[in-house]
Amino acid sequence: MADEMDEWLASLLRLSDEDDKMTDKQIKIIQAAVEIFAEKGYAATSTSEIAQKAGVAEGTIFRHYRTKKDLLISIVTPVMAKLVAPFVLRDFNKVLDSHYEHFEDFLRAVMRNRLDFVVKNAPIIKIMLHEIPFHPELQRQFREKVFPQVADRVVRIVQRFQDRNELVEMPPFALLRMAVSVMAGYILTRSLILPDDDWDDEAEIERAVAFIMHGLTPANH
Amino acid sequence: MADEMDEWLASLLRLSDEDDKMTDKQIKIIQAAVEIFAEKGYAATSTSEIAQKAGVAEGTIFRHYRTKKDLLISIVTPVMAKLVAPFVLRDFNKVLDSHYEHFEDFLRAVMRNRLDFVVKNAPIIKIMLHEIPFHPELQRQFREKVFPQVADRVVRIVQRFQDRNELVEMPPFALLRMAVSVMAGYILTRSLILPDDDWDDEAEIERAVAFIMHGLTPANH
Amino acid sequence: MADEMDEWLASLLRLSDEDDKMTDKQIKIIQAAVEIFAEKGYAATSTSEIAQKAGVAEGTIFRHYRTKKDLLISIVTPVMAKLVAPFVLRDFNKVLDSHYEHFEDFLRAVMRNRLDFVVKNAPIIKIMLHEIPFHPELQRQFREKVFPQVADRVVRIVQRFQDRNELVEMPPFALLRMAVSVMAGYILTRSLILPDDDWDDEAEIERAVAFIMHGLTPANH
Amino acid sequence: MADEMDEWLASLLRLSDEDDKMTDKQIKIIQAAVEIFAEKGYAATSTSEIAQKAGVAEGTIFRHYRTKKDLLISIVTPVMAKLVAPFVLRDFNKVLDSHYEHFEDFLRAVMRNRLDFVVKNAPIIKIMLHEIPFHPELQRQFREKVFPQVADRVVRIVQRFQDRNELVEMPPFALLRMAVSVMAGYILTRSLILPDDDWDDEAEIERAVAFIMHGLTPANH
DNA sequence: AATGAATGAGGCTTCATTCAT
DNA sequence: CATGAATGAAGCCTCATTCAT
Repeated sequence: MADEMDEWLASLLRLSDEDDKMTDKQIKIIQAAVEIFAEKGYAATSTSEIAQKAGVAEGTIFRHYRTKKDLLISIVTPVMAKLVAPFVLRDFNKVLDSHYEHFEDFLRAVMRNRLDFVVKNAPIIKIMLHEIPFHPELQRQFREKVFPQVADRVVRIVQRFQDRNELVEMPPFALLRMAVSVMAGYILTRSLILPDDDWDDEAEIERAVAFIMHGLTPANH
Repeated sequence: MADEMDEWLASLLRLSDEDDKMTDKQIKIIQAAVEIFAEKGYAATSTSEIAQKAGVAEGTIFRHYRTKKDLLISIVTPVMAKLVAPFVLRDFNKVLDSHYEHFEDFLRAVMRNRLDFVVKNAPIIKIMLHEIPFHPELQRQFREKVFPQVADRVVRIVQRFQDRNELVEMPPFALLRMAVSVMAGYILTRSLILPDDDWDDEAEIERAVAFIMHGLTPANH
Repeated sequence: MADEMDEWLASLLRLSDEDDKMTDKQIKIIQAAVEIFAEKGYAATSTSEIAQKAGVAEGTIFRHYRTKKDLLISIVTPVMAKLVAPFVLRDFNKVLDSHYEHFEDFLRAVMRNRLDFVVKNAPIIKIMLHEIPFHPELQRQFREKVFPQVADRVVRIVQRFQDRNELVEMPPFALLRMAVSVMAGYILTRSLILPDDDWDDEAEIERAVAFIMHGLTPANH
Repeated sequence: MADEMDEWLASLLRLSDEDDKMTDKQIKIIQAAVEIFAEKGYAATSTSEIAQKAGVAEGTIFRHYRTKKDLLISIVTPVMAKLVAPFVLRDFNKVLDSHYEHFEDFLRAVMRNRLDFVVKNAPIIKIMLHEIPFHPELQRQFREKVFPQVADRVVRIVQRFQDRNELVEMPPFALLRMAVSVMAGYILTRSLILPDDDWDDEAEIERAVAFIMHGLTPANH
């Protein structure tokens, strides 16, 4: 347990320096694996294919990652960490208090930030979404490390705005689910489903925020 | 092409009589495959495992489905057809006109109906979502048969309500994406992600519809 | 446990009909494996080599034996059973009483019989001797099934002859160890170590029995 | 050939100074290899495992021993040499003449001495017994260097005692085989097969010598 | 002398598919 | 129609050995 937590924290702290301490070949292995896992899925990807694309011998993969699944986890774990990163900054609440006067400012900031993150890590996000259901180890990471970290903090924010009567009364989780659905609906469509379409991110973000805040009923209705 | 289209139409027409013309063994094969594909993913499932769970010999699978991929497609294709079914009923527009005075009535009806459908076909929906990205054949079906059939029709409905000033002005696709995100967010959470939680479907549907129509801003704000 | 015992008994009962119920290919696999295991040792033998010598596809081996170790155990287990067979015949004691008036008659009979058996199964005996130290499963079989079955019975015989003052007083186990050493020394030399030398089995058996009974001191000394 | 012979002689001459001229790492490699070879067998042992247990890098093993088989031979060769050592002392015959009035004195001395040696070198003896059948190089060493050296000398001793009518007339080799079987039967049981049992070596040696000399027939029979 | 990353051949095993029964 | 033994390609992984540092 302690070890796992350490590793987890380590990967969090290593947020800035990507590919830290990785050998040249290791980086090429990861890059190749990400590319092919995203394209064909983990189970349908062979280690020999990864080796070939990475330009290394197949045995080299197993010097760095004990098993193929280890390789998968080494790819997904860091982006899970980065997924929660903005929410676990030490002075997250302070930042919030000072920065976001209204809930929609918060929404806008989060959506912008996470859209940027997903676009930059689209292939790994795709891998993560596809493989979490099939790998208990990844589920555990998500259930224990990602979800509570984010949910707890955001629920508190929602409640604060509900107390100020800026948001409707409703179980915070339901409220969040709907707001997140809207944002995720755009982020995933734009980065994973139809990445080749032309998108006006700023306009869409504004639209999403407005929709979340005011719904589809026209003002003069 | 003609053949495929025929098959597609056939599966559409076969909507009512499930498992029509299927031998007993064939049904057991499909049932076993659905169960294991959903649990472990298509690529990680072996035909021998399916045969074992279905209680048939390995060879029997290949008597009915030429390849393992054929089996997958035979599973996913009919639910794709049923996914669009309510939108391609011959007198869809008439039904709409007569039944739904307001957009939110339409939303409610669709959400109730599709939630019911997804809950009943959860494993196959899960398979579909996971495998579409990796199988061009399934992508084609979705892109050519499912999406346009539904989108065209629903866009027209949205436009009608926009003309009546019941819905805000906005590109119908964006409007739809957001509304669908909210509904899908609930439907998938409830049926695939956390199916074991207790859910009050009616309440959640009302909440979702209200959210879509009026957003999160309180009335007295 | 019950299963294992059943299997064990089954292999005992199957003593007469060798290769019972085995397919043609299965027999060829076993024959090839015995030959190569004996020649190069289990660990240094590859399954592809076995397949080649057996004239089957490598996959065929694994249809019949789940693992390479299973194959080894399937080879060694039956000869372990046959090793004890003469000692666990239902009316072993009766046979003894009626047949062998003197201990040396018993020795002669056993040595003749087991020499014959080892000569006929030399390669598997060699495999067994080499692999028992490295495979706990085989050790267990020997310790639980072979050794006690034989030792208990033979100790009783020794004691009977000691009671009649036909054998010196001495812990039966020590007495047995020495007598067995002499017999095994010949049997193994003759069948495994120098099988190509010319051996006069009858003369050597007589010599061994005389040695065991009277030692090396000349009568007139 | 010359080289090999030199090496052989060298290892013989090096009898007294164990691990002579070996670097610290070399000693640790040999120790680790002996331990693991004895435990799992040569073929089932990996060089990486040896390196790890020895606390050296994998490459270091190959700096000292060109191949894994070289390592095996470097381990087995010296104990083969020591196995014959007592029989090739320069004044072996003189020693014999002066020391052992009776054959049983000789037996006792040899058995005591070799038991001691085997107990002290049990793991290597085990390796030797297991690997000789699979490595022509080791067979050659045994057949050419060990066996004749010992056999020739001991046969002469036996003949001397036969001439004195202290031993029965019989081909010296057969006589030796039986005597050696009894001694080896104890030595191997005590040191390799059941080393954890309690053994009274002196009593067992006496018993073995008495058995060899007088057999199992009671004096008063 | 020592290291350990890199190699690629080869090991065991699984798998989708075929075919004689 | 159904079976299941047989196949051999391919998958994941290990290993002895090499070589630049």
